Order: sequence, then C-alpha cells, then structure tokens
Amino acid sequence: MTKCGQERKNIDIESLSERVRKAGMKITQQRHQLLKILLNHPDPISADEIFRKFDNKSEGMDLVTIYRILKKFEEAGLVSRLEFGDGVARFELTLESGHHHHHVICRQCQRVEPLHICDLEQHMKMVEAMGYKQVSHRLDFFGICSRCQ
Amino acid sequence: MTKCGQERKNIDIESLSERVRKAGMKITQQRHQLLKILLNHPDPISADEIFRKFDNKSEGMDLVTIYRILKKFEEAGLVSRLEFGDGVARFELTLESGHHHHHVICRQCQRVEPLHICDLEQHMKMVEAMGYKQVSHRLDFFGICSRCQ
DNA sequence: CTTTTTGCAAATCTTTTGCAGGCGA
DNA sequence: TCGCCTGCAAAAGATTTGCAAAAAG
Repeated sequence: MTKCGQERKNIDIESLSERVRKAGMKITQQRHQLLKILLNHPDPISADEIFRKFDNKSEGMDLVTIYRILKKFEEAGLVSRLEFGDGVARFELTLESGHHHHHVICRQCQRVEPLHICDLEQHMKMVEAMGYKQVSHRLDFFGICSRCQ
Repeated sequence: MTKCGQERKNIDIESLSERVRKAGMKITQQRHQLLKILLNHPDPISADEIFRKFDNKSEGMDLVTIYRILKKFEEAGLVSRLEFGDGVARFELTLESGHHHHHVICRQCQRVEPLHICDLEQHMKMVEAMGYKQVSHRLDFFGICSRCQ
C-alpha cells in the first residue's frame, strides 16, 4: 500500500543525524551542513545549487563531496533522487518510510510543487499482474504555473 | 482529455516522411534510416543504441547527426524523449496526437514495456485547479520483471 | 542555386573515480 | 588510533556547438 497525503512535519537536524548514525555513517561538518540545507529547502535541489549556496562562505564544500554525500544518503534512504528531464538530478529529503508524494513542475521556471494525492492502487496491481515484483512508480505533472503565464 | 488505450498501428515510412516534410524538414538518407529504426524498434531506444545499429554497416551515421535529428524530430512532435533515471535519454515515435501511454521499466535489465491505461483525469483537474495551464504528465512504473526475478 | 544538413573535432556539462591527507568516534 | 571522509585533479559519459564540405529540393 502506498500512503499519500501527509505533510512534512516533525523533522529536525537531530532526528536526521540520528538516521545518518543508524545507517553507520559519521556526522561530519559537511554532512551536517548538507542536512541543514535540505531541511530548509522546500523544493528538490540539485547538487550544483547546493554547491552555490556555499560560494560566498568561508566554509566552502567541494562539489564532489556533495555528490558523494547525496549518493550515500540516497543509499541509506534519507534522500530521494528525482529527474525531471532537464539533465540535472534533484534531491529532497525522504520522509517517514512509506510516505510518498508526486511533483508538479513548471516547464518555464522549473519550479517544483509537491502533490499530496496518489490513488494509483489499481495501476500498481495491474503492473504486478504483469509479473513485476517490488513495484514502485513515479508520477510527475508538467505545466505552466500561474506566475509564468 | 487524455486518450489512452490505443495500440500502435497504421504507421509506415511514408506517413512518417510526410510528417517530416510538413514540418519543413528535408528527407535525407540519414533521416530515412533513423525513421526506419524507430519504426522497427518496439521499445524506447537511446541515441547510442541507434548509433551502434550502424556499426557494422558501410553507411555509418555520425552520433552527432543522430542527436541532431532526434532533437529536430522531437521539436516537430515526431518523437518523444523519455528519461528513466539512468542518465540516458531514450526516444520513441510519437503516435497520433493526443495518444499517450505510460511505461514499466525493469530496474534490473532496463527493459521497457508500454502500459496502455491512464485514467488520471481527476489528477489532471487537480493540477489545473492549482493554476497550471497546458498540463501534461509522466507516469512510470519500476519493478523487477519476471525474467530477472 | 540556395538553404538545410552532415561529418569531424572539440567543447560543455553533469557526475564519477583515484589517491593522499584529514577528521570523527 | 583506525578507518571513514574530504579535497583536488583528472576521468568518464552524454550531449552540444563551430565550421566547412556535401546533399536536398
């Protein structure tokens, strides 16, 4: 069963750090910074966008490090990697396990909004009936947002 | 309204060439070859896979040419560019306008199967109610296919 | 004949890898 | 201390661009 419709809540640096530790990873300065950025950024964000958030600061972080941390976080289930077709991967925090939502992307400004409805049980069952196991899905909507019209 | 559930049929090189001409493009050897490959290939195919289909033949085509043709065909609405998250774009012929289907991708072997159900009218309406215009969507299912289990 | 298209080379962009030194627990 | 992490440099893979020659209508 896919659970949809919940909002992000009750997440803080501490609980995230705890999940990092439980996954057998050390809490480094860089990982802490990255968690803060992901926590404070409402929309999915790319590695390069994260990188540029460090540009003017003295504690710059290497782009390579950002990629490596994101990959480990993804393997640990802490973040989800999203691709919307413009050649750049974006990342967002994964909420409680089983929680799941979709995205609405503006074709003009690339802004991303979460969509908290799902209701694809019958579709999932059909795919399982085709012989697939461990079925997941990705549903994205594209359009021109009100600001860009 | 999104129409789903139709199968590919009644497509041949001639009608495709006609669409190319109507889009103001010339029919070259390379474009003809590419159309034939797309027509005979049931699943979405990448630029590099197309390139390798020419490897052993004397009439090799440049990879750059393939990319350029695919881009023009996409702009003309002849082909659809698909991304499944492995960093490679795949292409398939766009059928009659309005026709539309989804994909089931095996996470192991990357095989792609079309899924001819849709039924997302209520989702589309919700996104339109959020203020978006020209709304389209992408729905992909991922799983382990029966051959890979 | 005029414009579009191709081929080759090289550039670009995102992401990954190798390796030595640095830091967390 | 010990092994995981980071930074720097360089590589890798997909896709794009510049330019002169070739082909289409």
